[in-house]
Parts: sequence; C-alpha cells; structure tokens
Amino acid sequence: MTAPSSLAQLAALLADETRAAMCLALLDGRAWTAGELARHAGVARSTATEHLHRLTAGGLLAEERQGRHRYVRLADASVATLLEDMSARLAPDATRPTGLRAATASAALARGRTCYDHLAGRLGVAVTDALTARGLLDQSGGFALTEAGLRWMAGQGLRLDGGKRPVARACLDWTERRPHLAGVAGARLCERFLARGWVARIGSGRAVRVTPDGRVALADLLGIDGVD
Amino acid sequence: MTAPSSLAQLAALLADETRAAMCLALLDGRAWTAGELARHAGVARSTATEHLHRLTAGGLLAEERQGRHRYVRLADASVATLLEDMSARLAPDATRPTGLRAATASAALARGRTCYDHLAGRLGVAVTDALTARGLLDQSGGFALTEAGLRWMAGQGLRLDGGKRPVARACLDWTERRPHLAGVAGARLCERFLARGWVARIGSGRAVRVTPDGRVALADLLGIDGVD
DNA sequence: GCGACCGTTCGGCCCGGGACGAACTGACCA
DNA sequence: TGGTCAGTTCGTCCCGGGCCGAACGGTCGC
Repeated sequence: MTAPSSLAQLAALLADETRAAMCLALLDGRAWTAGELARHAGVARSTATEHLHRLTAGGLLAEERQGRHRYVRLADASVATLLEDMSARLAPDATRPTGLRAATASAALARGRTCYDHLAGRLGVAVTDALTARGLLDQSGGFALTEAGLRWMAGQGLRLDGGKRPVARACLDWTERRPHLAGVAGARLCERFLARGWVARIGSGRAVRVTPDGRVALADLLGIDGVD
Repeated sequence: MTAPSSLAQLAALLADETRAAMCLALLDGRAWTAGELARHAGVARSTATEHLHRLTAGGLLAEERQGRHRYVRLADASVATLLEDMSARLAPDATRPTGLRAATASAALARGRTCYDHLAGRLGVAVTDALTARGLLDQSGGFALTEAGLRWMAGQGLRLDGGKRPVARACLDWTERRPHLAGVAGARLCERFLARGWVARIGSGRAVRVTPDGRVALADLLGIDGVD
C-alpha cells in the first residue's frame, strides 16, 4: 500500500519553486553544476546546496563529483517522465514570452528541442508522424512499435533493450499539444541524430536545430522534408 | 514553457500528508463525502474542508453537492494517472502490515482491486496476461491493442472513444510489480465486469472479489481459470 | 417548528522550512 | 605558497500554512 506520508514527501521535493526550477532545468538531460543551478534559480549558493542535498537524498537527482565541482543530473528516466507528466497538466498556462530575446528563444524551443533524452517540439512530432505514416509506429490502440518498426530499428543498428523502461511511450508536447515518441526507442533515435550531426544543440539550452546534413537524412530516411 | 512556480504549486497540493491521504483514498474512483475523508485522514472536519477547497481549486478534485453532503472525486483520469505514477516510484517501500485484520485486508487487495477505473492486483495482471496470450494485446513495443484486440473489444460491444485518453496504457501494480492494462480499454473492461456481476466490491474499499458467475465468464471469455 | 447532522468560516496557536551571510574546507593555478 | 574559486556548514530570521475549537448556516427527518 502506498503510504500517504511517502507520497507527500516525494511531492514536497517538487513543492518548492527553487527546487522545481532546478528540476525543470535538468530536464535537458545533462549534468549541471551546483553554482549554475543556483544562478539559474536565483538563490545563494548555500541555499542551492541545501536544495540539491534534499533532492539527491530523495532519489530524484544523482550526483557526480569532479574536482571542486559537483555535477548533478536527474537520477533516471523515470524522474524525467514524472516531471513531464506533471508539466503536461500545466500546459494550458502557456506563459506568453515578453521581449524579443524571450520570443526568439521560445520560437527555437518550439521548432525543436530535447525532452530529457528524446526529441520534442515540431521536430519531435514530425518524426513521430513520419514513423506512424510509414507503419513503423502504431498509435491506434496505444503507442507501440509495429513488427515492421522493430525490424526497422534493428536495421538501423539501434538496440531496444532498456531494462524495465517501456520501448515506446507517448510524451505530451507542451508547444504542439500533441504526443511524440518517448521511451527507449525515442532515446535511441535522439542519440543517433545527435551522434550523426543531423541535429545540433543551440547554445547551452534544450533547443536544437536540424543541420543541412540532417535535412537530407530526414528526407532520405523518413520522408520528412518540411522541417524549418 | 513550464513555469517552475506552477509545477511547485501542483506539487504543493500533494506535499501534505493529509491531502495525500485523501487523494490516495479517492484513487478507488468513487466519490467520498468531506466527513468520510476527514475521518479517513484523521483530522477535524474544518481542516478537511480547507484541504478539499485547495485540492478542488487546484483542479485535482471535482465536487458535487447533494443536499447537505459534499461529494468529491478525482477531477479526471489524468489525475489518477499522475497519482499512480508517483506511487510507482515509491512502491519499494512496501509497508508491512501488522496484525491480522490489516493482513487479511492487504491480502484481499493483493488478490484484486480497482485502481481508479480499471482492475489491478493479481486479477488485473491475470486479465492483462490473458489478453496478451490471446494476441489481443501487444506488449512487445509498448502497450497497445492489436488489430484483433480492437475487433474483440468491438465484438464485446465495448466502445473505445475516450477523447484524448490513451486507449491502452500500462499501469504498474504495487503488489505484483508488473504492469496491467489501464487506459480506456482497461476502464471499459472493468465497467463491464462490475456491471455483469463478474466481480463485486468487498465492503466499501477498493478490494474486489471474483463471483462464481465471474469465474465461469473469465474462463469462457479469456481462458482464465486459476483466479483465487 | 425543533433537534440532529454536515459542512463552513474565523481566530489563534505553533512548527517547519526556506532564505541569507559569514566562516570554513578543499581543489586548482600561479 | 599564497590567491581564487566551488561548495559546505551553521546561526539566525521570518513567513506560510496546517491544525483545532467554537460559532454559524443549510438540509434533512420527525
């Protein structure tokens, strides 16, 4: 039986604006230093230290120490899933960006970005749609790779054994309001795209752009050719 | 962009032990009165009132007033999903029941219960396994009804149009540690089983038992015959 | 109409926890 | 070996929010 106190403890970890900001920042799937997170959240370093301790003690974050730096990242994919699920409930509040810089940053995110370890934004949705159109992904009764889809992934040299993680899973996109592919399959695809240089990160954030090579590859591989 | 403050506000709703207890109680999918929840959570009625206000204002609960009673229930299936997902992270803490009454109650829950609007426990897992064995449900690349599965549901007169809700979805069972069928399909099956009297609720809780009629029907329909 | 009962509002109490700055440790660099 | 910088520990302040009991307002049943 789930104890109410455990649930409350877990929720309490995210019930603070500073900690929430830190977790959302870490949703980009990379490791941040304590100082970076402190600046990002707008609190003193000492305060950040305490928050990071609570989050790691609570099992949401994993830490790695390198010299005088303390790197933290989300503990595992299930934490990212939890954050996504909670964010999905909030999607309608779409805070309008003010100012030109915020607007272009937001436009870049809407075009394409990583969502922990898979692709999201219009790019993520386009890939998902293409997979479905080609009969590799089945959305009719859930979100699952078809027989053909499993063969296709294998043909690309992408392995799908990911322990207890679901192979294919829907993740709701807060810009597109449509589901895109997550789970092990989504993560492998994203890895591949980045490794081959088909998509590249913009600056240090979550936003990504499709490279010229990527345009060719996407058209070639999945018949996607309208990506902006 | 998801605002950290919104996420924190949502989490704060569940970050209180009393509110958490209320939400978990409501996971049985039924409507409770404010007084019942107050007693269940062990707080004064006035305190319960305040908590219920916060939960409804936050969109987690929906209320219906009947005479001098105030009935509340989870606002929608997505709230139940969120609670399940969070509980799944906590599963390992399996609090051992102490005392005979607690033990028999817990055994009944492990045998079969409702999980918001679908079946869980050994019963839920058995149904899920049977559907999979018969080629109606595909777990290989996610959780999805097969073509045959969609036809079978239609043949049973079960409609699957559920708005934006996924048709089939995995829900992790905290007693069995295995996924069972949730989503629209899971809900329709559970409805049907209850409506036909194949399973019946035990007392006022979430536990259910298979009736003699149910035993016959389950064997007949899905080849399940080991249910205890 | 009169109790009995459910829920609500309000005032007051108390505790937890989030914030900061100052002082300290330990790693890196000249 | 001293200076700098990242992170930590500790003392302190203060606010928000959870709890209760008492009083109040509807609704139901007799």
